[in-house]
Amino acid sequence: MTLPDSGQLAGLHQALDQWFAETARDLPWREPDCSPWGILVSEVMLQQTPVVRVLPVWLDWMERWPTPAHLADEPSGAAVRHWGRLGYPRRALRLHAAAVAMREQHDGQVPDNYIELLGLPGVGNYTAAAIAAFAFGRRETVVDTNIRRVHARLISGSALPAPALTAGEMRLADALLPDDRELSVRWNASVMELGAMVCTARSPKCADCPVRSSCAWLAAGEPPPSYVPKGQSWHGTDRQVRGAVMAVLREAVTPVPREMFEQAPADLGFAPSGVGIPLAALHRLNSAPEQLERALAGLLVDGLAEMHDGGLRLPA
DNA sequence: GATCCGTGGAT
DNA sequence: TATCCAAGGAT
Repeated sequence: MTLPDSGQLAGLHQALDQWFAETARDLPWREPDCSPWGILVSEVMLQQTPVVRVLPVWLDWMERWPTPAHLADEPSGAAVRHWGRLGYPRRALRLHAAAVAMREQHDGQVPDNYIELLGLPGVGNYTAAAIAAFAFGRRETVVDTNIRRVHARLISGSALPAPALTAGEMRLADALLPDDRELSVRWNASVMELGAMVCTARSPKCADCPVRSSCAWLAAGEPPPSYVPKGQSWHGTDRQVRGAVMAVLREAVTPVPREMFEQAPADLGFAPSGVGIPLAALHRLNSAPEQLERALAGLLVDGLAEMHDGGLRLPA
């Protein structure tokens, strides 16, 4: 790996800055009038979730809960319900907890610095830096999966970053970050955008890349990854069962009796209100009783569900 | 540091 | 059809 000298680095900064100005997507959380709260919500929703799926839910949330206090005034189950099918519903729970924390400890405002942001539920290393940079214009070392991949190819000459974030990657990101505060904010956004739109994990569009002439990976002849990413299993897992149960709870207007999860409604002699389809999907999984038990217990422990009147419901 | 935690579009 | 993988965080 060869670090660019200061002149080369300035060239990279300039090239990506221009590329971003010309081609970046118009996303509502990038609008100048978007509130810090809107940016915070977008960052949490975007964790492990593509932009196209986030957009409609984010718009709904902003209309429904325009400030942290609006969300904090609701039961946490409302956040989970309106999270819809974004996935990882714990994020909704933590977003609600973060809203409560902001109301109780930050005068209802989104904290404007990395340290305090990091103290919010569901806000980790990446998200704290991203909010500090994009909502408050701070110079932060933002490192997400896109930025890691761009750095790996452009500077390190490897096809993919290491399986887990390393200290070396953070040092590299520090070294590449423009000294100028405003430029550093745009640099973070543009490297991320490049990774999302051009320097993608599979079949990168190198012909469209504004810095392809500087790319160490291209110069090395596009060597293949040095390891095989291990896939996320899904079928037959507890996660799949949890997901199916959550789909039922999101649709339910009243608590869903326990037996309903184990037995078809028809066999119980009555139909549930509005949960027919997700309930059928759950039953189609035909999971073992102990697996269903684990899933339900896990959801209760995590606070994604609660018992009420002998049934299960989202926290009210 | 390894695991767990959802979902669905793309390939 | 099966696998990949997306603006990670918490434990």
